[in-house]
Amino acid sequence: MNLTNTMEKFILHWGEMGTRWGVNRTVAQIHALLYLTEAPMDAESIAKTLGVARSNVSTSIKELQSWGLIKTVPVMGDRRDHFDSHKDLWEITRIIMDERKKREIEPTLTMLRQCVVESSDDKQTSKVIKQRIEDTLTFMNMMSDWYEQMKDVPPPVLTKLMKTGAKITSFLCQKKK
Amino acid sequence: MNLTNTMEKFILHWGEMGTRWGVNRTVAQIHALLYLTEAPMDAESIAKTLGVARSNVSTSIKELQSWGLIKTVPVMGDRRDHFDSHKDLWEITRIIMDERKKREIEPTLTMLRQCVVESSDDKQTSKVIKQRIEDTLTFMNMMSDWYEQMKDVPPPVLTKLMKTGAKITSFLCQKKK
DNA sequence: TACTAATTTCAGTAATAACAGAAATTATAG
DNA sequence: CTATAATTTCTGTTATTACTGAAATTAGTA
Repeated sequence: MNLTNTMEKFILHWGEMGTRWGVNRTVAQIHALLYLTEAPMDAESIAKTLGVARSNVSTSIKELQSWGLIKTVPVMGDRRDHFDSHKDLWEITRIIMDERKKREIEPTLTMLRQCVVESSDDKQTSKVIKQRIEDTLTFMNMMSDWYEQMKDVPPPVLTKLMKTGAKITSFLCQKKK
Repeated sequence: MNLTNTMEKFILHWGEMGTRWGVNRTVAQIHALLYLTEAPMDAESIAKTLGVARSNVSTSIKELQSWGLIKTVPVMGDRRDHFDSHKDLWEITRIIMDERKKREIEPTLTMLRQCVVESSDDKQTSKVIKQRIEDTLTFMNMMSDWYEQMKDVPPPVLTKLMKTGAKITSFLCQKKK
């Protein structure tokens, strides 16, 4: 596939952003490509389009699938796998947040709980530090619970909330102050 | 400084998490250490405590300062710099979000705007793809605006909103469905 | 001003992650 | 069942980043 200047710009930037978020360049570029294009693409043409090795595409595809960001689409009369990305940004955002929660937040909560338990009969760790760890656990639990409750609210409702709710909230807060 | 088992566990985990979020291990560990400890620490003892080179601490400290996550504290009768981290998790979260917005979201918005402008008189890029890029811009703008409006709401209000607002919202949504 | 402590910079090294290309495996068609 | 297409796995290479230790700089002290 031939990329237009605009597409190339988008894909290159997305790739760079990926590296800053713990995703490697190729993975992010493939995701950007499949997000933009209308028709599902096979691995070979993805490789050619992005100028990377076929094997690299294979690995990256697996990675994207493990995130649930792309899916395999069968194409009539073609035995090759074709891949397609979700197009809805709400859905993409939800998937990424869910996965990062599962991979990073949950293990951190587990670690914090362990710290709290283990430090209960621990004379060395100071009271203040124990408290700090407990506060961290409380804070992260709250954020986590909030996300769980909000993630299933339909996007249109969220949009409304964001556009009006925020203004009202901050207005109310200023009055109270 | 001597780390207790609990502290070590916390710091090591935080360091690993850092690597997944585009921050290197040492930087994240130093932040964790200064977050936990009560008294500000000088660079030398940070290096000894974490078992890394003094120069590495110097670099990492600069990085943390560029994020605004730690500050220098003068100690009477000691010419060495002492460092301390914010302890309030709301504040820490706000700082990190602000910085990531500035470093990653803003440049992405700029890129998207350029794409929209440049592709306006671009016959190659298909209508659908142009639209997709515009939608991405709209979505990210909305998220960005929402964050700007919420970030100054006082933490106690946010806590209340999270604990009650979320439940109400999701309840209302289910009824509507 | 000279001396010493503290910090930063820098160059080289080590560790890690990304990637290409070949080989092996799996799946499909005849 | 064989031949071939498609995909994956694996090994070695390259690129990138993290880090150390030494040297240079800065700042504070006598």
